[in-house]
Amino acid sequence: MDGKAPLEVIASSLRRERARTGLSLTEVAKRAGVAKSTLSQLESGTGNPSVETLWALCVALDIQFGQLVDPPKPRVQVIRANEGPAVYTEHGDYSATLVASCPPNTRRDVYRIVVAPGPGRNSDPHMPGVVEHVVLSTGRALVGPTDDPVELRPGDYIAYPGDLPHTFQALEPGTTAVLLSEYS
Amino acid sequence: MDGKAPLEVIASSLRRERARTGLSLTEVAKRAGVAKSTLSQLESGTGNPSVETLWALCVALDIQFGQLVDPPKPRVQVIRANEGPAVYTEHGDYSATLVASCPPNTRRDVYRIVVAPGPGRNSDPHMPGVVEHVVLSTGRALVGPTDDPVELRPGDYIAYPGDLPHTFQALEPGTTAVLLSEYS
DNA sequence: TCCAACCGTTCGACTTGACGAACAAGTCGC
DNA sequence: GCGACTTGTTCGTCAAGTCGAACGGTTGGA
Repeated sequence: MDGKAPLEVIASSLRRERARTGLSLTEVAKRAGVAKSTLSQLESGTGNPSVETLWALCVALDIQFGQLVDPPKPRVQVIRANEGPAVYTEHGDYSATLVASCPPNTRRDVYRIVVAPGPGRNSDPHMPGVVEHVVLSTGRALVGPTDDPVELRPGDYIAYPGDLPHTFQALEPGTTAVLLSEYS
Repeated sequence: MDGKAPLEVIASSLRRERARTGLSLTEVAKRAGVAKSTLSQLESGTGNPSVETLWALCVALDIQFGQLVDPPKPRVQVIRANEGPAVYTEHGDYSATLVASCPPNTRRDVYRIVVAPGPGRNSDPHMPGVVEHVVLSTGRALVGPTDDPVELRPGDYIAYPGDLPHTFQALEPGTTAVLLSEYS
């Protein structure tokens, strides 16, 4: 949600997505049920489309609604095992290192976590709509909703709602995992 | 992108998000710079807002644009180390198991990959806007753009554009990693 | 060459969304 | 009880988005 004018972003997105499908402006307008004059104006940045118009175009282009406003941007980035911002519990038996932060508008964080055996870490519910994915790298752990955790072994994967109380309890020394925290 | 009417979704989303902030309808309308009558109509499902109006409301409510139309849906899911759809190279020295597929509209896949030492796997460029994240679990590997790969050790993280040629070459037996493929 | 079919743009007419005022209802302090 | 302040709603007016028709431009076949 940057200060960029949404109309220009939508205009370029419409052109880009239409180019991706290889369809003509007339064809897309026909499929979406909107006048081609309207689509022409939108792609040129003129006008302020209504939701129904945009929705029809999204369906015709087979894309997500938010996909029209979020732009892309890539680059190579390396964070070594002992680098990156890390958070620890007071007992030092749990550490989470943020390796892929939100730049700045995506909706997911990737952590590498190291947990020592013990009572485990119980996390309070996060914001609604958060989903957490865990792939166990080494060791053995009890992961998932606090009231119904699952035992994971190396290579195992689990996903669970992050807006419910959940836990991560290591059962062996040297337990590490990759955690993907995904906002809706 | 289901067949649900977007106007109703937006109406309920606006009510929900405004309730989250605890602000009054009048206050939100004032902050967004829209008439409170307009906001009232939108929250009641009447009317077909323009992009600028919605955008102003998103800024006032401090939420993402797509957050108004995409509803939430979580659940617990476990895929064991030997389960899940897997793809192999012809030589069997590379396997990727999809653990978190796109359900069906999110923009990322999570793979657990196992690679044997050898010449490595060179991937052709994917669609534009794809970003790949790798966290090495065990072993040692050369990962990244084909013309400038990076040596990773357990716990190391790398991100690189997926729309450029890239490689994954294991340097030790038993090399495993978690791969997050993210579409823009 | 001519005609037809398509492309995307521009124009006027109609429809509709956004605005502000006036409205009923609820809350606080005197 | 009575103002003065909230809350969210409904109404009429004006501006703006949407539509369909007509436009100039390009391609392809008879």
